Amino acid sequence: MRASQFLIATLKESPSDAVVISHQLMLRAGMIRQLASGLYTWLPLGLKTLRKVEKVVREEMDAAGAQELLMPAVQPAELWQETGRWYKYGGELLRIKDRQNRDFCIGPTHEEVITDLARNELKSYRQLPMSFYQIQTKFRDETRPRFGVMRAREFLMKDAYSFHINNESLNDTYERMHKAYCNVFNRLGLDFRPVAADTGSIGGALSHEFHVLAQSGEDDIAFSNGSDYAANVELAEAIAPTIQRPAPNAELQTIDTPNQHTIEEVSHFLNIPAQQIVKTLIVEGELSDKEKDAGKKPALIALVIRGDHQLNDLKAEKLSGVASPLEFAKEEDIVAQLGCKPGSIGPCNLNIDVIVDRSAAIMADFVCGANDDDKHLSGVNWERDANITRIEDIRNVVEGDASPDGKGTLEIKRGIEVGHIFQLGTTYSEALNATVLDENGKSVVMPMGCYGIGVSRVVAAAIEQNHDERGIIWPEAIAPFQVAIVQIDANKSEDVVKHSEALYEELTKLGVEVFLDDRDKKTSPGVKFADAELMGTPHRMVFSARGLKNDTIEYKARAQQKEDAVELNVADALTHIKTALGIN
RNA sequence: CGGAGCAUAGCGCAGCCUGGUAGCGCAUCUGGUUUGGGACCAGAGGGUCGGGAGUUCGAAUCUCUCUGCUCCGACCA
Repeated sequence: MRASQFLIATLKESPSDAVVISHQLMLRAGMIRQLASGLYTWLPLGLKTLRKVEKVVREEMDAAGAQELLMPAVQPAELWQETGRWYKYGGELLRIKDRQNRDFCIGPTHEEVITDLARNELKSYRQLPMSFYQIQTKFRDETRPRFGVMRAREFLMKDAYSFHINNESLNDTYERMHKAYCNVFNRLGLDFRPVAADTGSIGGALSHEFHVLAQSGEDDIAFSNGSDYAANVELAEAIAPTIQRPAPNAELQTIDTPNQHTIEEVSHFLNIPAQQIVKTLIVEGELSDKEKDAGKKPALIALVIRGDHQLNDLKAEKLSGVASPLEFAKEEDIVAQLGCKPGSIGPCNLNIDVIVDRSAAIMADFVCGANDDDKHLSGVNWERDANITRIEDIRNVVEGDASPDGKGTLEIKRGIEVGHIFQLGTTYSEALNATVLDENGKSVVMPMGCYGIGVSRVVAAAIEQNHDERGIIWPEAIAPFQVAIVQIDANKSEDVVKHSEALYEELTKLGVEVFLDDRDKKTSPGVKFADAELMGTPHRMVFSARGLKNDTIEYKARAQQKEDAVELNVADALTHIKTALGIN
């Protein structure tokens, strides 16, 4: 591609509303432009990278035995009503009506459509297992789109679905997909980790997320330093402490703590560490639909964790008796039932269920709210002063916790979720009655797997992981251009044109994608260098009048420092770049 | 959905408080000089100051309202 014929939309300054580096650089390099909140145009440069990610994904999906198809983005409401998700999915599902006033949605995912296809087309266990995938635009009306294409409303996703005669077969395909995902992210040159994950609202049994490690990630991942255990923090179990609860030592005392409500305030006020304080959170109990319809108020439940720990909502809402999704009790209900405001609550003398975290349950002589405004208790001990209804794991793991597999301790890093695989089981196939006949002629509901990769998000994640102060440093596999050939003084030296064009022709013939910067003399060398670096082209060859006087050109890899550029004889240029590209 | 902020030329911003008819840098166009790290000189084009309503002799500026975008939080297969 010649620069003179290509849309170079680089920006010197970064638009003020871009806060993460990938968003800034994608705008600055001229890869994307925003149309509206969460909606982006992919410019020619950006699209080249997007297509390359697609290519890798496609090749690995094909290799894993999945067949590509393409489903509609617009889907009829009836299918979603059949699975119930029309009512459960919430505002993220963009619902539209056609001119006949029929309901449709813009697909945020395609379980319904693919399962509908499978129930119509798959008849026999002999056809199974079978996997399908597509690379397609999805729409999710995110409450808060942000970070450019990292969390856009419209985005490109590879979604795959597998159908099986039994769970063993599902397991096999799941493992195969797991492997295929590792291949994809390895080929893309990304530092990633597969981690055990929650199945979320999609349902199902087993699930792994694939995270690209980056500070700007929105998820916390827990890793063991003693094994390959890795899990999303929301899922990672905080295992029971091995130490016994110490015997009570202190007397129960009431302390005035005027206006000290948060753990931090109380800790500071009393000059004791947060680990010695207990945090009591009041949540709502579960109600049946009938009770809700009857207008019944939910019971209150106390959740108790150590002051320096954080409640894990997901763990809490899975407990029997606790409302799911988790709802914190309203202040007026707390005052009415417990006689004090939040901020002074503690587990002593409570007439509601008290669910205590494992770590909080081994505390002794601790401090907690007195259930009396602006008062706390010290020297509190379980059983002697406060009852425990149940002990459960309800907190987020923290760095230094023992690994749930018993090997090593946990570290926590930030990750960007770029892939997610699920064993769905029969959640959808049952709702849509997707069955085949087994070898006995009996009808069997097919267990399913589903496997997603956020293709457009991968592009942003790759930049988060590969950039410097000058711009993007593309991994070879997804660079929009592999080589940048920069002409300097082309108007002065015919040799510059002659030699650079010759190399351009040669490389193009070899199938190498070259960006030939043939912009006229108004474009100074500095501009050409800056653009090549901003756009992240892995290899750069500079043809200048100065160099060619000595029959040399310059080669520099994007990842190297400026000083590391090497001078090459013109005659060696092709061989050198071929070696750098790994071409024979 | 709760809280906050912003909206002035393609991009980044100033002007607003204290009302008098819009400016800077970059980018663009023309001419010239330059050419190994985002050049220089001279000139030029480009803005219903997000929309509407109001106050006023007069509104980018004050008031109301709508819309859009962003940030924090909640949410997130």
